[in-house]
Amino acid sequence: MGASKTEHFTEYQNQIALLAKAMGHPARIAILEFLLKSKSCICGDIVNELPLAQPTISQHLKELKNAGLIKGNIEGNAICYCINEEGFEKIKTFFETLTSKSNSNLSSECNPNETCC
Amino acid sequence: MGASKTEHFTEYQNQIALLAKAMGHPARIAILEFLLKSKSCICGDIVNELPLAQPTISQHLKELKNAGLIKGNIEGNAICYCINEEGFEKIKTFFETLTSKSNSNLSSECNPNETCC
DNA sequence: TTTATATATCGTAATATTGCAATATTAAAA
DNA sequence: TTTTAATATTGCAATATTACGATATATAAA
Repeated sequence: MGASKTEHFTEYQNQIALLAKAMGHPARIAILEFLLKSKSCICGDIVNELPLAQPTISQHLKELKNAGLIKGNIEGNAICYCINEEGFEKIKTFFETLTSKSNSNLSSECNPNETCC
Repeated sequence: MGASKTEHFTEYQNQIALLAKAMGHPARIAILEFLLKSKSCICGDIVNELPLAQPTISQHLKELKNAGLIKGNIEGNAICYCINEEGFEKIKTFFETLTSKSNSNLSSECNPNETCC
């Protein structure tokens, strides 16, 4: 098939999966790191920072934008890219919720007769 | 091509991307939520919790296991699955690092003449 | 031993992703 | 207006992902 059965899952599950998927490529992680490191909008030349061809980077930027992880504005001849705090907040909150749930001692609740996980 | 150029990126970037990719599907988010909600190992019947066929779920579980997000042990007739705290810690730390970097006021550092992002 | 139950693997079809060359678009500079 | 520079879009080939039926495997129960 190849297409995810999104209709069977909650809005929330699909939303988080979409954000995670957008981060599921090293080039896109590199882009995010670069934008965060610079602590400002980057108007131009993300292309020179990455070992990929210009159309490929353009595509990755588009995906990050669609997922809501970055923003891009036209600035004359160049495009200004920066982090979209809103998208980051969403996925950050998800992780905080997840990890707060996972802090209990799991193994103590398993069958004590067996070596469980 | 279809294959990511992982050799051009850092270990760290590839690691995070791999974890994020594993979370990039609603079914896998649902599985993680289920394991976290139950606060213990689930020995059997994750299949009944999800609207997908058994082989499909088996495949998703395998991916989560490979990424280091869950653990699985054979318990007689069933398999015990639970959260792998280590993998979660890794991606959680990444987000904490990222978000701590992104808390500065980005727009103030942009060109004040333009509406930048 | 036979049967039932739970999970994994294989094979395969449908679809998505990745990467890039070629080309288009758009605005600044000359 | 023509040229230059930056980014986007298109088209396409290679590969990956998703989903599931059929089947294999392995343990428990009868």
